[in-house]
Amino acid sequence: MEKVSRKTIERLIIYRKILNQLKYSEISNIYSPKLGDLAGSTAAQVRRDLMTIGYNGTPSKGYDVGDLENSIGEYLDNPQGQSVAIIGVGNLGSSLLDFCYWRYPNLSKIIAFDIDSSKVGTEINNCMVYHIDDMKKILPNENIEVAVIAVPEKEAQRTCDLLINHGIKGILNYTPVRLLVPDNIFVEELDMMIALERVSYFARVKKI
Amino acid sequence: MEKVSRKTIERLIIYRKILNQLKYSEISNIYSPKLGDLAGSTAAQVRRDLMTIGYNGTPSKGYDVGDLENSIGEYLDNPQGQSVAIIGVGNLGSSLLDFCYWRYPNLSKIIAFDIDSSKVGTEINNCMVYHIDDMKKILPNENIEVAVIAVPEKEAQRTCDLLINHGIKGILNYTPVRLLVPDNIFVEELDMMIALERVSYFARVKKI
DNA sequence: CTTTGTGAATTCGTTCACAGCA
DNA sequence: TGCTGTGAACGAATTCACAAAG
Repeated sequence: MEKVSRKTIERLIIYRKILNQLKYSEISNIYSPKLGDLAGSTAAQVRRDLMTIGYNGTPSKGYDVGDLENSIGEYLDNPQGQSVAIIGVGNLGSSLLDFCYWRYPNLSKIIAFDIDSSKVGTEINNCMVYHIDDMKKILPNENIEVAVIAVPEKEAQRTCDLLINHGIKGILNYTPVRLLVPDNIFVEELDMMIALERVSYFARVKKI
Repeated sequence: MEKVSRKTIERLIIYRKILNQLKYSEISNIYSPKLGDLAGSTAAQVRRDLMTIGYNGTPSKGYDVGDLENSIGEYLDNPQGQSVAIIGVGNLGSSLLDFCYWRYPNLSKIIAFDIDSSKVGTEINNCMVYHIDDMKKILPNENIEVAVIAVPEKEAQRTCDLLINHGIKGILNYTPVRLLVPDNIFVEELDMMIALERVSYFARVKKI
């Protein structure tokens, strides 16, 4: 991969989702000002982003919804698909599983893990729940390189270390713990209370 | 408020949390390289950020943990405190309530709303659960200007409109719906599946 | 006309590098 | 020494503005 900025990638993911929704609304083409608007961005930004992945529209028709969705997919997605492990099926893990009915083209398979024997062996929204001790076997078998940590705070770092031992390369961390990882591992921190503090500030100080 | 960038504010929130944890570890002072490290940032960035809020350390002692925590608080927090409403006590809303036992200095009071009569009237982690129809009374009464939307997708926009009618200024949106709001309202989108897609990409393409 | 694609200009954010200090 | 505070340099990201196209 060459020289596409992180910000651009993040926006492409959003564009794709919007295009996917537009497709189901039978909308076949869209102009940059409208797409920018829907994505919380600007027309110029949209055109710039699409330029970096080499996608071309036309002045008369703008961008073809389905075609652009596919092109972004080709750019972003692992052609082999990407399975994901969700560690911890408490409230948080369960709510994530609730969203999985949405068809996300890239996320081919989602597998859950927990230690609670009343959950292990059950199926939630088509996702099997396995015991954490089975990660060792299942993660490499299914070629899973992405995991969500939704375990209690105290288990966070230990779970993280375990995941990395079993070949995980990217982690979505919902616990309030800042994980220590080697720097070839990608971690996205999603501390819910920190997010609340952000909103609390910006709600008050409207000038961003 | 003058000229502090959004990025700086976001980092200050993280610094504060780290300082709070250090305080409980009986650590009384810290240098910028260490704080930068813990916050996933750099020494220069930390010094620059603290400069913008006018906080001063000393070359010999670095920054005083407790004092800096307080100064960041004075800068970020609403002196009147900030109450928060959580709309929807399903899996997602419940997991948020699970995190509330953490003492966050700014978030003085958290109130939950749902339509499920089996939940209304109960108390979860010290948060009362009210019926959504009571928002009209309670939101202005408690001076709540920040809300979390954790309702089913189909209710998201309607809930959002309702909140804005009742004086909400900032919204944390966990649903996959992109909310339409007037531009004096601050919205933070926290679509979990989008977050997963990001990690999925960056886990594979390590070069950020 | 209104749109795209894009070089150029601009704004924004980060890092450098060093004087001054304990 | 090893730190802080900060002007200056740098680099990244966004926006401008316009030629080309239907």
